[in-house]
Amino acid sequence: MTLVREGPFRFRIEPQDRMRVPGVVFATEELLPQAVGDKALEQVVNVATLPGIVRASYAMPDVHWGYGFPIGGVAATDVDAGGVVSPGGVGFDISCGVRLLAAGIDRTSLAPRMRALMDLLGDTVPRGTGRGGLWKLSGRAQMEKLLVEGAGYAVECGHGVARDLERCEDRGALEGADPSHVGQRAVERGLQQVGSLGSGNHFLEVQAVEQVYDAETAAVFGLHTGQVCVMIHCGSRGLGHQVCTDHVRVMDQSLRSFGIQLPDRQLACAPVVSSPGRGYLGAMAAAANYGRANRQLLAEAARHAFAVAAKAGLDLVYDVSHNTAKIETHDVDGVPRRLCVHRKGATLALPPGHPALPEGLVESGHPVLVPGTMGTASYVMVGADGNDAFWSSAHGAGRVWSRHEALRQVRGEQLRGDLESRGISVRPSSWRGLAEEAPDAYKDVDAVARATEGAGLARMVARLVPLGVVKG
DNA sequence: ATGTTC
Repeated sequence: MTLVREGPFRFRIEPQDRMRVPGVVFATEELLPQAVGDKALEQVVNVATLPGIVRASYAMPDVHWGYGFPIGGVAATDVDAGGVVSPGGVGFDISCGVRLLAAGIDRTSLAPRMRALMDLLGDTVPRGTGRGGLWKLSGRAQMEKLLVEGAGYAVECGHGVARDLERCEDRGALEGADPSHVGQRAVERGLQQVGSLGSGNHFLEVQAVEQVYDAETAAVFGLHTGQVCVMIHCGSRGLGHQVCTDHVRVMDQSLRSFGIQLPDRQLACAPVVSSPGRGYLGAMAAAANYGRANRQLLAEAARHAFAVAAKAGLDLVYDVSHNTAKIETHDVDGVPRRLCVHRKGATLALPPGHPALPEGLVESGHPVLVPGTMGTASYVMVGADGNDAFWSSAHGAGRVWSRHEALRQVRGEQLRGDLESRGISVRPSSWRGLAEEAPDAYKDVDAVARATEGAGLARMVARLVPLGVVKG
């Protein structure tokens, strides 16, 4: 494979063999070797062979190896020209995403109450594998309402305020959700988990705005230097995982009937307009809405803890999903086309003035939330003009060590001590889980943010630093 | 990511 530099933050993989489009990798010299080292670029090449793919197979600066598609990968297929949809292009954690809330308190005022706040959050935020959530649903009928209405159903049931929905991507519900394609096992796994973090890289952090790069946009987002924030990173738990598992199986079995040949079976897919394609997209949207309701419930738990322990409110800045496939219209070679845009570990990043932006954010552009790791910064960015990756951006730091390697290198108890000595409170779910998510297991999020801005994918608005971590 | 192997 040959990488050709196209610009200071952009590399190109020329089409070869069965690639239908080039690969485009957004990276710096410092990030690129890590991407090459972990097989992610082979996956960029594999994705470029998918039926109906247009423009390029893209890799964001935080790209790393994933199931079939790389995490940090973006691929769009032409719906009306045989384009496919692939569950591997969304990932197992459908609608995994980030929600940021701005507190009505600054870090200096919170400091004396921080211990009590973290204790309360640690006691009230459900987390870890399995276990229960904050909101027990009564059965399939209630679940179906949640799967169609997403965060809106949570608000309707008293878990939040109407304004929250104005600050959610898609107003909290992805269109086209079809619960009839969500199997009973997925529903059963989901009934007890609404309002829970899960495990892995999921977290709820108390953060502070350390630096503002763009005061005007920060003000539109409701952020200022010194302000306390809450960042929530989680997804669709067992329900989304089961939806992915079920539909990968269906598509794997239908590949032959569509005459699709793949370089990797994990790219299992079907035409968007086919029965398995439509079934998956309906189920995927439903699972996406579960993920959005999940974050809505966790935000309510954070609001309760802040009201009690910090005497402060929390306003939603934004809620974004970074694991989705969405039907969008984009110009391809000057012609508007309906595309199925897979964003797997990639965030929607609409530029200022885009007609799909929610009211109040039309002039600023779409908020891009880039969480780091528990010991490092997170970034608030905003969509920029000139983004040819279907208005997509990075979604986080990106792993460099496998979980196994992290466990070899790091002890959870030691890590907690290190973080506490740096003034970062930690409320872990398990020592093992903590060690697997050690900051050293990830790329440098500052470098990822610089590359994201340098590549023209999004602009920096603010840098947030962690004060306390509730770890999944 | 995941009732971390139906």
